Amino acid sequence: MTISIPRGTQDILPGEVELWQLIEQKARELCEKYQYQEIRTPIFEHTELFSRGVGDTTDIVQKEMYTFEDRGGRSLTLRPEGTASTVRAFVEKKLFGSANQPVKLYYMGPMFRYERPQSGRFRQFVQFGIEALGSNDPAIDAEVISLAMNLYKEMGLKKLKLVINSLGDKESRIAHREALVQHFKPRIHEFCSDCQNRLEKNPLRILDCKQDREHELMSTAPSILDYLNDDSKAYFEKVQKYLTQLDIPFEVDANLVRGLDYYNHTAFEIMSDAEGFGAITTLAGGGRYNGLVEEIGGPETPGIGFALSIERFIAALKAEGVNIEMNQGIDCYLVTLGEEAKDYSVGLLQQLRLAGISAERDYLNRKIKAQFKAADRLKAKFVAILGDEELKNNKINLKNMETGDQVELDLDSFVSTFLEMQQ
RNA sequence: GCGGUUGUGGCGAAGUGGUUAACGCACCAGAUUGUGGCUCUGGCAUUCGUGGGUUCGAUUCCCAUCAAUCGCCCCA
Repeated sequence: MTISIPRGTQDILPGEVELWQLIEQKARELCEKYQYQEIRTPIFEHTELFSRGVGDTTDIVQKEMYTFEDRGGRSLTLRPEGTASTVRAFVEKKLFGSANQPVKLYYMGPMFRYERPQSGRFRQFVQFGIEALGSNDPAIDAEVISLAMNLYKEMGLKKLKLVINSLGDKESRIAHREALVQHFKPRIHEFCSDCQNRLEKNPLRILDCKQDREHELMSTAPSILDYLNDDSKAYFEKVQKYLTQLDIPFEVDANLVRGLDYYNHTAFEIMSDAEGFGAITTLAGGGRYNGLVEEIGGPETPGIGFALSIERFIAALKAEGVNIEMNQGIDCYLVTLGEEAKDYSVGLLQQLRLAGISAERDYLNRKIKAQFKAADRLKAKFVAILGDEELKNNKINLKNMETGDQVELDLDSFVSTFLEMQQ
């Protein structure tokens, strides 16, 4: 038996990887414009970071972590998301004391969750995310959201839906939580077993339940928006005002609950409206996490960020049928005939490449016809033909593959002539 | 963790309880003696995910197992 790839992971092969590179490049360029700087943290961390940071009532921590013990008996976990690590580094490396505030960071790399793979869900997947630490200005909430939206738009996505909500501050959340428990408790036995568990642990999640969606208590449940205190309400209104100012359409969904415990105030998701997208339509998610930095052991520092998966990004591009032209083809394919010409081509190829020309030749001892076919497959713009005959006369033939025109050139000045022709 | 579907050459895909396992694409060779994209001819699976069972005989029937894929939960 041959060894196969582990479940939920994927090989990204040539032909596909170019799209990844393009998205990565766009993301980096956009971060440069928005002044977010890259941070690279380890792929694994102490397990405690995630159970404390992400929250141990979350599904991620309860059943999706890739946890293992190292030889020293330490419990380590492959990172399931990027915020906890970023905040850990922020605290440990004392970035809260950095001259530039707020601290604006981005990261890009693999994340791991032990789940059953299906469309849009992998065990190893790549997230791009940003974090802004140290500002409590609703304008930065809008900035974070706009960066995500602009990245999608720049790549050509149109069918996007931004959903936002406010989870309020601590005071608002406690009041709302209490109201929810009061609301559901008397009839909680009519709900699914998951919801019965949620009542004590995280009643907010009941609102998100797919099974009991139709239950009459759902529509009458107290909305977080009614429990926001004045500060929280004013903050949320400011965020909405800025989004409108930025021409970013959004929808307020009071039932939007994010899966991680650390969120408060602004929470948002960007979904795809494209037809033929899988059951999972969330492309990106994020929100504000005031309090997390303290939880990790740092000074009181507000924060907000988002994360998106490149896999889902690509799925959305495909679902929308966005056409991205890759594979430009090479500049010159060197066809050789005869032993001496073949030997000579080794140096000539080098000269072409060092002059900035993408060039290739045959390494399978193929006949001229097969060499031309190979050139065609590589979408070569030109084919240079060097036979022993040309070599003898110090000439080389150059054929334009699009027009079929062929000219004879001096071999000595071939590279510079080729460069001039490109002008 | 649970449920549906699928598993035949590099890819796509037909097929039958019984000799040599269609076809298409791709690839290779030749027609074309030093020139691609078109055409024609030929080549390319001791083997039907793996293991076991039924049978005189299984790729085809049964069981198990593994994998892929989609969905539930939940998320990126």
